[in-house]
Amino acid sequence: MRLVVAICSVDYEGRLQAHLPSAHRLIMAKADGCVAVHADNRGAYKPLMWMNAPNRIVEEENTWTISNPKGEKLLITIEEVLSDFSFDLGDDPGLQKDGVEAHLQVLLAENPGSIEEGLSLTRREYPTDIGPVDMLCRDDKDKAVAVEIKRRGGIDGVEQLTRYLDFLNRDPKLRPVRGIFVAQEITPQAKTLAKDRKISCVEVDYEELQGIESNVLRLF
Amino acid sequence: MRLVVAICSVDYEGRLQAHLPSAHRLIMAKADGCVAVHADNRGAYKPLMWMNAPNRIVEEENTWTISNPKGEKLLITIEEVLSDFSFDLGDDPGLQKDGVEAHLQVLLAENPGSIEEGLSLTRREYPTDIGPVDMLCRDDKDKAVAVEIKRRGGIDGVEQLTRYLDFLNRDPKLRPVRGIFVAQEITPQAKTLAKDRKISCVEVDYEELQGIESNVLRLF
DNA sequence: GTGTATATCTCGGGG
DNA sequence: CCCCGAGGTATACAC
Repeated sequence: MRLVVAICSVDYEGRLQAHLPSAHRLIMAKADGCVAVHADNRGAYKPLMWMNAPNRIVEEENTWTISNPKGEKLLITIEEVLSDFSFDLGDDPGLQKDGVEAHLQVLLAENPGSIEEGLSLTRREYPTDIGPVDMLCRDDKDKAVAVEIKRRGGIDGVEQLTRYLDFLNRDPKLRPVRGIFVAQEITPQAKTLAKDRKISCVEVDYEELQGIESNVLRLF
Repeated sequence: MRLVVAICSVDYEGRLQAHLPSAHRLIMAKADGCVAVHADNRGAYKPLMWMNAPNRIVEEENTWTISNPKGEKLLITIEEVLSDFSFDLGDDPGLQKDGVEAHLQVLLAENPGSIEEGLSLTRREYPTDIGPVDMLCRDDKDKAVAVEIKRRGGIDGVEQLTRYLDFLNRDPKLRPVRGIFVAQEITPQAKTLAKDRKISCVEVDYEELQGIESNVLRLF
């Protein structure tokens, strides 16, 4: 990795056009070919401009020209270099995550009753022509129920479930299928849309589910 | 901004839980309080872990504890510091963009006729129960027309417009409302879906629109 | 490669 | 402050 602190102006031309007037900035060039220009005053990690790998980097006297196969181009014009520093970080082992949608799915699949009293799982990732629905279940009256799970439930999730229901309801062996939209939080607009489509909404607590899970395990 | 190259392990607990085993990494602490941990081998600008401002940063002998008001926490455990370097970038003037959806909207709002002969604007960002539609217009027969604008038109844009039309068509003062899907490019699938929903598709040329605009300005 | 769904999405605007 | 939509979204995964 190479870190250059410099007074520079930057121009990007590609999916849009953007320009950065001259100022003090940090240029980060990673070993993988990714280049990013950072300022100090955004409250976030995102750089002002960047070019992700793969890139071709041409460094001249006081300009860097970074281009990629898609025809995007980043031009850094350097007025003054204040610091230029390189080092080798080696390979990173990468990170382990817990608490993403996949985990929520596992917990709910093992405790379908926490979504609705009497619900039982038929199959996870039940396939339809347009993709798999997260869970297909039967309710206490043995009617089919499609469940879509999100960490945060928004309008797009309701659309997704609607599409699945469309297709599932064409299957005579399943029909009629109703939908339940499950998430840790659901936005008001998503609730409005779901109600309009006769889809129920259920908000679940991830930590509570983990608790149920560990209680179940403790019994064995 | 402060840049620390160190052998460290990192733990994040917040919206999810994540862990990074010990390795060489770059820690970037911005003046605004944003902290990011970067590796060298991702092909993108995104850090392995981060905490965006506002943060409280507590630095001890060999641990950094970063926490925010939402209860998220980042713990950096440092085994060895290889470099520690601070500097002041000052305030960044920020960047100028051109070619995003907002500009396309402005240009089209000022030239609704370029979407369809005889179209006139009623209101931009016309509100519905599930969000605002980009433009509400009247056509040459004084019928209501909802226009959704995208830079690149995909299936989701058609879905969005469909939702708006659903709700707009419940308003007796507007009904019947038809839809026009406008974008610089529209994917074949989106065109197919739009056709199925009786929504027209219009592809517009951004540069040409800018030309029309500057011609209009030149008349005054 | 294209299309689809996720993301600690990030970021900006409007109520 | 939250809610919502756009993004140079990026990224992983299925077909």
